[in-house]
Amino acid sequence: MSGGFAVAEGRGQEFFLAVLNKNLDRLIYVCHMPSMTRGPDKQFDPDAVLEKAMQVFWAKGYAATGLAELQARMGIGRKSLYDTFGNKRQLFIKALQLYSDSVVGQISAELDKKGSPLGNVRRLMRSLEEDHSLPESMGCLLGVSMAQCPSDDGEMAGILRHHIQRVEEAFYRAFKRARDIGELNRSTNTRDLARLFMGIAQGLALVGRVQDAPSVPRSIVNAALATLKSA
Amino acid sequence: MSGGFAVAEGRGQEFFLAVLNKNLDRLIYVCHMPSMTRGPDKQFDPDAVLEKAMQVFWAKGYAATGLAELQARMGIGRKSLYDTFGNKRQLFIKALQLYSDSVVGQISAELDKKGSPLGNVRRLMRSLEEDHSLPESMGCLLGVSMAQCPSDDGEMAGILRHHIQRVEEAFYRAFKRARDIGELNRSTNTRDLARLFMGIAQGLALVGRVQDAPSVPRSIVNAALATLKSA
DNA sequence: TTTAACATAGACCGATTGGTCAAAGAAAAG
DNA sequence: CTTTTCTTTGACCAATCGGTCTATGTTAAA
Repeated sequence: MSGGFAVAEGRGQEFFLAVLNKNLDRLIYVCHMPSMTRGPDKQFDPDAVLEKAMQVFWAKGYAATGLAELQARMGIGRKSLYDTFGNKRQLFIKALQLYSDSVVGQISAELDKKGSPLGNVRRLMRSLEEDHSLPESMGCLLGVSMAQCPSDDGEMAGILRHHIQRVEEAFYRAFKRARDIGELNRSTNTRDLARLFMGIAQGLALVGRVQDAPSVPRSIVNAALATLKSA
Repeated sequence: MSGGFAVAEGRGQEFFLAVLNKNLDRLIYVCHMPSMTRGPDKQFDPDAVLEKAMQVFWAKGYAATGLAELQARMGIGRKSLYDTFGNKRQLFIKALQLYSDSVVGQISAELDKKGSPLGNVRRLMRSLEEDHSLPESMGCLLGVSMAQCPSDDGEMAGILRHHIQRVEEAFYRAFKRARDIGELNRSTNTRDLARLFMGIAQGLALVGRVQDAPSVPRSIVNAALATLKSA
């Protein structure tokens, strides 16, 4: 026996059986294997189930969340979980991306609205204030994860950095437009300002996770918006 | 047998043997028991060892830190650890308090210096910027813990809230003084401003934990300090 | 109806978790 | 010396961890 083989799999699809040499660098034979039958469909919606997983990670953090709890809240068996999402880490990363896309989408939608860009910023910040004033506020999943990301995990850190950057960019577009139309001073450094507001939003979410009274989030947003009046 | 008893223990001290009635609400007899001998002292410094534990929790978070790693980094046996600190949770809480006292002490010392209060704020913020621009920055242990605190843990949430409040108060004293001596506008809401800067500091620490380039912390502090020029 | 391809539920795995305990050693008073 | 008190070491515990796998069920093409 001097060969190996590899298959390209797929759900309900045809696939190939490939025979390789023993160094795995030469294709010796390829056999097309059309799939004749198929099994039943999944009994759950992967997106809906991922959303549930996201909430558990959000509330408890990555390390403190066990497979048993994930299974229970997602309402699926363990085999299904691993077949669909790979493993706990990959499930977490998919949850991070789901959350990031959703949050960045909402923030961008608000900030990119027509009309006064500073008005959009004010509306967004008041909305964030409201969210993080609720007693059940859990902060921001990405922020929570930044706090837990092991320093040697480059992939995860990359996702978190990317999220930060997208939020910064959304603020930047708004502030740039505000400067262009005269809502901000010509001398304002819009890049710095965008990063500041991104940082404030993260701090707000973090504080809101612990704070019970709404006065602190309220103050933070008050003061943050006050700085725009004279910028 | 109609009585119970209780002893008040102490290291190398005399103690008392108290005989109580069966409802434990009446003292029947008290016997003074002077201690005659004593054993060896601890072979480690509890404070130094607690500092080590704090660093592990800081780097990895509460849930992801195991007893084995704590033991290794603290350099003591498991029994010693439990005898000295109670259990993992209590060890963590003691580490939180150690960290909080240290950080609040440093911040207050800087902000309460004589001279220009806004100058103190600028110096502090630049110093925070420098800290959180280092590639090995781990953010703020209290911030990291806010992100991991289970929502049902009231005691831990209380410690975190108290920390936030102490930082806010340090900023408040500085801004109040700044307003009194005319460095800030009379119309400035110093309470809001103090809370904003507390929030910015937390956000800065969080972002610094993930960010590798120093440009983002730099921008955040630039913009934060710029707001003071016209407040 | 047969059969291959899927999904499901849950038993099972070694490793690790936080936590306890017994045995041995060290220090100091008598 | 002996005795008592205290520390230390490391074995040990049940429970849980993330992950795998087998047995069973279900679907739809042949």
